[in-house]
Formats: sequence, C-alpha cells, structure tokens
Amino acid sequence: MSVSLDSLASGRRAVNRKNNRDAILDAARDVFAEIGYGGTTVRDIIRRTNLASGTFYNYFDSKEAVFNALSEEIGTELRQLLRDVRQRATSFDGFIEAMFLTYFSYYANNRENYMLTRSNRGRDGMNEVMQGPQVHAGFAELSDDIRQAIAEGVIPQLDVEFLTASLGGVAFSILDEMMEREPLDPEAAEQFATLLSMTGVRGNGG
Amino acid sequence: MSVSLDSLASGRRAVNRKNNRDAILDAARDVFAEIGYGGTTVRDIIRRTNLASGTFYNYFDSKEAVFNALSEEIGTELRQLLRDVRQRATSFDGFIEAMFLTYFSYYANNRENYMLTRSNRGRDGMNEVMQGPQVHAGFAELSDDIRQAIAEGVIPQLDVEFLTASLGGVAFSILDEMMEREPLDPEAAEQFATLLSMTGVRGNGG
Amino acid sequence: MSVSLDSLASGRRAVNRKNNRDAILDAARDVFAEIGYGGTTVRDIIRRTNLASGTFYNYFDSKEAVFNALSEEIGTELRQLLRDVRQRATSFDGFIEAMFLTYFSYYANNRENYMLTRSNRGRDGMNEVMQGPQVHAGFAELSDDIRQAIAEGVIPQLDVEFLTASLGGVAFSILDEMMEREPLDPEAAEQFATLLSMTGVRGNGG
Amino acid sequence: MSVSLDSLASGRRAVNRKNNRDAILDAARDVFAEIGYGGTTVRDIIRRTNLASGTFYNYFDSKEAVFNALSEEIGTELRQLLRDVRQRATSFDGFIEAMFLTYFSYYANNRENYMLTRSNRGRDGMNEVMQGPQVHAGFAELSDDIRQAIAEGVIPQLDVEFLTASLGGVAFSILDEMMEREPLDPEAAEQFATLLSMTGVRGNGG
DNA sequence: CATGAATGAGTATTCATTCAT
DNA sequence: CATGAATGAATACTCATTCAT
Repeated sequence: MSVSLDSLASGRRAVNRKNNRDAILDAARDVFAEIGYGGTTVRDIIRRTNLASGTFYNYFDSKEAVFNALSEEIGTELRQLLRDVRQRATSFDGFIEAMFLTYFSYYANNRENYMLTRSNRGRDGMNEVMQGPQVHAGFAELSDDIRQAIAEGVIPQLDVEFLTASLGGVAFSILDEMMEREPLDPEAAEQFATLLSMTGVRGNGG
Repeated sequence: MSVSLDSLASGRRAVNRKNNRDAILDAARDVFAEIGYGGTTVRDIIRRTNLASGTFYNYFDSKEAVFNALSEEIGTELRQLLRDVRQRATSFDGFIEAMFLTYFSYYANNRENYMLTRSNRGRDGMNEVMQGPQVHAGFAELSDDIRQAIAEGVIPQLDVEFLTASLGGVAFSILDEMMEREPLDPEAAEQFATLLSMTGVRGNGG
Repeated sequence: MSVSLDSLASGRRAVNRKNNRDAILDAARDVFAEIGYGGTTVRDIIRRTNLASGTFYNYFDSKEAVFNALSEEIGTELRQLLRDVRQRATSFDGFIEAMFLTYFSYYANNRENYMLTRSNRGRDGMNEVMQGPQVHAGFAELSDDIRQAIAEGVIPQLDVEFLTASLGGVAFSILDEMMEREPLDPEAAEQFATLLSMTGVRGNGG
Repeated sequence: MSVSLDSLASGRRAVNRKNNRDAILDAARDVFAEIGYGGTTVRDIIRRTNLASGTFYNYFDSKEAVFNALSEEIGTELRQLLRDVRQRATSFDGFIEAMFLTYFSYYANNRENYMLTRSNRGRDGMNEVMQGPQVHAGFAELSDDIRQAIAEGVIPQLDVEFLTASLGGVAFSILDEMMEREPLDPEAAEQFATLLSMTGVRGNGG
C-alpha cells in the first residue's frame, strides 16, 4: 500500500514540477515577446501563471536564467534542424538553400520564438547583433562548413568570418522583412536569400 | 555679485544653454556606449556633467529623448554623407561601393557612435533589427535608389524590400565583424560587402 | 519493501525521533555559533542535516524554539555543575573560586557553546546583558547564596542584586578575554576573577 | 536682490537638511531602543518621520549606517566626558570613582541612549559583549590609564586586559541593574561599583 | 534658468511556514 | 512521521521626475 502511494506521490510531484516549470517558461516566452527582455519583470512573468511569486525562484534564479533557458531551447532546436540539413546536403548550393529554408520556416512556424529572438537583441552585454550563445555556436558550425567548401574548391577563397557574418546578416534582415508580410512565405524569402548570397545583385534573378 | 552676473546673462545664457545641452549629449553618448541603453540611468548621465539632476529636464524630457537626439544626430550626419555619395555616383556599382565605404569609414572614425548604435539595438520597442527612425529614413532612400536602378534596367527586377533589407543586413553584420579586428580596415570591409552584394559567393572573388 | 520497514517502525521510530532531534540541535548549534542567531535561517540549519525542511517543524516550532532548547541544554548542564560546586563548598571564598573555575572551564572545554552564548546576546528581546532564562535562574541561585553568606556574617551587608550582577559581569567579561587568548587558561582567568571579586584592585595580587 | 534670495535659499536648505538628518536619527534612536537593531527595518525608521522612504537614502546608506552614526554620537559624547574626568583626576581612586559616576549618570540622564546601547549588543559581528568601535576605543584609553597606574606603583601589577575587561563588565552589569530600579540612583551604583572594584567583596563595605 | 533634495512607486529576492503526497 | 514544493508577506534599495528656493 504505502509503496504504491509513495510511487504515486513522487510521480505526481515530478509531473507537477515539470508543469510548473513549463508554465513559467511559457509565460516568460510570451512576456519577453510582448514587452521585450528589458521591460519584463519577474512579476510580469509569474502574474501570467497561477503560481506565487516565491515559486518562481524554485525553478529559476533570475529573469536572466529563464531567458537563457528559453534561448537555449530555441537555439538547440534550431541548431538540430540545421545539423540535419547539413547531413542531408549533397552540394554547397543545396546546403545553403536548405539552411535558409529551414531557418525561415522555423520562425514562420514559431512566431513567438521569433518575437523572443528579437527581444533577445536588447539584452545588455548581448548586443552582438542578435547573438546569444546558441547563435554563436551555430555560426561556428557554419564557419566550419564554409572553410570546408573553400578547401574543397567549391567556392572561392573568401574571408570566412566576413562571409559567415554576411550570411547571418542576410538571414536576419530578410527574416525581419518576411515576418512583416502576410501571408508568411518562407520559400520566397529563401529564394531571395539564396539568390543574393550565391549570385549577388548581378545574378540572373528577377 | 550675482547681480552683475545677471546683467551679463542674456548673452551668456544662450551660450550656456548650448553648452549645457552639448555637455549632456556628450556625457550620454559615452554612458550609452559604455553600459548600454538599458543599463544607463539619467543619474549616470548627469553625474558625468557639472550639472544638477534637475537641469537635465530643462533640456530633455527623458532618457529616451536624449537617446533619440543622439540617434538623430548620427543618423543625420550619416545620411548626409550617403546623400553626397548618391549625388556623386555615376554607376549603380560605384554607388553601392561608395555607400559601403562611406558607412564603414564613418563608424571606423567614430567608434563611440558605433558603440551607441549597438546599444541602440537593445532598446525596447526599438527591436527592429537595427532601425532607429533615422535608419528607417535612410533605408527608404536606399529603396528609392534601388527602384530607380531597376526601372533603368541597371539591375534585375528583384524584390526591393528584400534587397534593401539584405544590403542593410550585410552592412551591419560586416560592420560588427570589422570593428572587432585590429587594425580597422574599412576598405577591406567595403570590398567584401560589395563583392558579396554584387556577385554573391559564386563571384570571382577571393 | 516499505511494508517491512513499517513493521520495524514502532521501535525504530523512537530512536529515529531522537536522532533527528539531535541532528537538528547539532546543526543549529554549529550554525548559530558560526553566523550568529540573527543571521541564521531555518534553512541554514536543515541544510546541515539530511532532513527535509518540513521535518524541522515536527521537532521545533521555530528558530527561536531550537535556540531556546540549546540554551536550556547549556544552562541546565552548567547549572548542574554549579550546584555540585555549591554542595561541595566549605567556605564562601572556596565557593566563589570553584564557581569561577567551573564556569571558565566549561566554556574552555565547549567552545561551540561559548560561541552560541555570544550569539545569544544578540537576540531580540534577549538583550539583557547576557541573560537567557537559564542564566536568570542561575543568577537567582547565586543571589540566594549571597544572601545566606550575608546572613551568616561571612561577607559584609552588600547590595545583593548589585553584587550578583557584578559577579556575573566579571565572569562574562573575563570569559571573553580568556577565550581570545592562546592557550586557553581557565585557572588564570579564575584566579584573576576571584582576586578582583574578593579583594578588588587594592588586593595584594600581582 | 538675487543675492539675498540665494543666500536665504542655501541657508534654508542647510537647515532643512540638518533637520531631516536629525529627524531620521531621532526616529532611529527610538526604534532601535524599542525593538532592537535586528528587528528594526528601515521602513520602521522612516515611518516615524514625515519623510518619504527614498529620502532615507539621501542621508544614510543603510540601516547599519544610521546605527553607526548613533553609536558614534553616543560614544564620542561619553568618551569626551570620560576624558574630562581623566584630566581632572588627582588620584587613581578618585579617577575610577569619577569614571563610574560619569558613566552611570550619563545613561541615567539619557535613557534612550541606554536602550540603544543595549540594542547594540545584538548586532551581528558586534557580539563582543557590548562593544561598538567607540567602546573599544574607550577601553583602550582605560587600559592605558591602568598601565600607567601600575607603572607608578599606585596599584599592583595586575593583568591589564583582564582588569580592563572586568571594570567594563562591572560597569555594564551594574548599569543594567541600576536602570531597572526606581528612582535611578547613579551615586549608589557608583559607590557599589567603586567599592567592589577597589576592595572586593571583602572590602569594608555594607 | 540652475539647483539638488524629496518623492514614492516599483523590483528582485528571501524566508518562515504550510500542506498535499 | 518525512518530504520538499508552494506560498506570499516582507524588505532593502533604486530611480525618474518634481518643485521650492
């Protein structure tokens, strides 16, 4: 008897713990997206929750900590998708194309994460254009891909860091433009990004 | 004693008014650059000044107002430079090239304004990738230029908004990369940006 | 599994109850000594224990309650020692001497209790120079002894309360001084305390 | 005109500043005395004042800072009195006697400072029986006096630190006892303290 | 117009205590 | 009886802004 009770208890507790953590994360995601990281207060977050103020601190140490958890979540998700792309890629062109499409599609399908990412940009000491640690890691992987493509003679010997930054810049800026349009069209965004990146303004696009 | 001072006032006041305003702007520029917009308090700003806290409000309504004034200053300066470029341009290629060089050189020569611009990115409600009202205006002009180039058949019929955003994105991201290098090399940055923008990765660069 | 444990419970529980209570008391003694009564939190105490926070309240009602239990423990121990002294005493001089020696030796041998006593002094509403209820009780007994000594003509007719307080004050202040010296020398402390108390500065000491 | 206005202004300001500071100190003195240092909150202090909460921090950095200011005030006052005593003293006996009388009288006439001193005892890290920095300094001076008296052969070669501590202990403990009596009788307290200190229990008192 | 003290709403965080399991 | 998550009251301190001088 007491065995089953105990195991029930611990099970329920674990579930509840998970639920509460998720509730906080969900609330935080919304608030950050709505009023930005800087403007968000811990009170704003818990207010959107059934929890008491103190409960927040059972799960996260600070506002920054929740934010990092969210960033990590998105970054990990996105980076995994991009790794899958990398593995399936058979050509550099196809790789870049798939990367852009994956990237734009991800945010098209997760608008709240897009909003969060934008609010990210405002964190103090986080003013690298929009680079949390996750983005940084993603860029490092991209740099490696570029280096390899250069080594294999697939693309010319360009400045790797400049190119990495540029591709990121193109992705970010087109993402912002795409998110303002209705309906969302990740394919169109991808096509433009690919075209510009691969052949430039002079390319046979249009 | 203060009576004689008073009698000098009318002339001196105008000067002083300008001086005080400038003192606040200078202090603000430094503080924003150092500790970011979010972290900066009005007290931080006036502390770097000989003025009293209340005096701040004789010149600006709020922290945001000083920031906007600074942004406007930079934006106006930069936009004027870019207009000069536009007027002197004889070809689209030359125009883009000169735009990039002017842009990179400006920040290379005004590091504190670069820092300020970065801190800008973090403002709440200012999370458009990097768009203060000035940047917005600058982008509008660039869009016009692009539209005209398309109309004249100088470049293919690309999506104007996407292209404008992309050029901005490339500029911003390469700027960040450039500012981390020593020595600062605006020419190298310009060459890369131009090459990528005009001919893409596939271009005969390297 | 837990069923068989349950059947052992009735015997084991009593043991465990004692163990847990002692574990809490031990932890509390250390923490109070280290960071003082005011700074100590209930969490600090249970953290040094294998127990859960809620368990604390199965044994004590509050931080104050543990503290009182510890005080009582020390007070009871010390008072018992002093009662033994009283019983063995054959003269007032010998009584005082033995009292001091017992007192100083006790704390020399139980430094953590000394630390605890010091932290005691800081309790709110416990600001009588150094008087927990135990000390109060001890003082009452000492007052009786003094009264009796006066009645028996062994010592002059001094103000009993003043004298009791003074002997306590001398004891406390010399204890503090003694505890700062290395090595601890309760005999020296006792000799000084006795000399001063019995014959004053003018005594033939030195 | 503007001169007189200006000087009036700065004068009034200074007065007001002084008044506010004093108001805070007075309120703090009362609260500390009533509910002890540990239990006192900054809010408790400003609540007894007409000032706003933020105003507190225009004058003091923290609760500790006000307390230190008060302690210093009392300590300085008392030490000055004791220095006067020292200068007027013509014999060691007379010196000790006058010291005790001054000490007891001071607190008899400043009950709120007595209460404050008692609350002092409870500060964390301030658990030396009741020694703020002021008391410490006072003790150092007393030690010097004792050393000199020994050097001059006026009193036997006693352990100076023990004796200093003991005189302090006697003073403190008798003070506590005295303050509980009605009416306050500093002379009686002084006589007892002097008698005990100089001739001990065996003295010809009573 | 300059001053700088006063204001008081606002925020992060802690902690003793409760209570469902 | 043990557990430890949830609670929410409480506190210190900051800061933009006002306003009397």
